[in-house]
Amino acid sequence: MKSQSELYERAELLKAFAHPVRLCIVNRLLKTESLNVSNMESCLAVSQSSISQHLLKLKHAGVITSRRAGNEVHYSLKNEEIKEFAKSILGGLEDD
Amino acid sequence: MKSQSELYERAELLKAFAHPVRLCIVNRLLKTESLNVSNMESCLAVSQSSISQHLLKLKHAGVITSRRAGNEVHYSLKNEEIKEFAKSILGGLEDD
DNA sequence: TTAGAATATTATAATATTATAATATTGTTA
DNA sequence: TAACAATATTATAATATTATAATATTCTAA
Repeated sequence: MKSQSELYERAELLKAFAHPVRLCIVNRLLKTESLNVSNMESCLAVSQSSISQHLLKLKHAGVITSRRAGNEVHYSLKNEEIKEFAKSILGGLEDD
Repeated sequence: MKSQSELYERAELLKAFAHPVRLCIVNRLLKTESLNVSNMESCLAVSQSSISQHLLKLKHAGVITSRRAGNEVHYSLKNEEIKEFAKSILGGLEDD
């Protein structure tokens, strides 16, 4: 981790995580493997539209993938690497 | 990591890291223990004013501390916990 | 005590992010 | 196929972030 483009890329990835609703979504996906949009609407009490838009951001950042299952769309963390990264971001760090 | 306020706090912390210039600063502080502002101006070619403002954000987020040494101000990562967190954020995660 | 170096602050314009509301799409089932 | 459920898209207004330029502060040294 050093070059200019690496720093830009990593910053983009971090921006995807740097929002309470998206953190909430990621946190749930860490625990449940796969969720549909309705399941996430209770994340900090957010509208369906808002969830969709946050999911799109996570998808663009390469954090999640989706697959349609009939009426619903199931989202999950993209791969093991992302899961580990998500864990390290959500865990650790007590209050000073 | 779960409650609403925890998610908000963690998101705030992540926002502090989610910028290429601030990542560059943090990356250097991981390697050098302490730096003054002039030392950081080469971080992605940024002006002195801009560096100062980014440093302020990192300070407000509890990422860095500063101490004056005569003419200069030396910045460093706040504590061991932050250092570990910074490492996990800057390391790992190859390109899929 | 004044000049100069290092850093901070302020104002501002440009851009990005966010939440909301309205509407559209996709798939299922009666 | 019409109604409905689940999700996505679009537009928009409010807010936040960013870079830049100008100015101010703080400290040192002559």
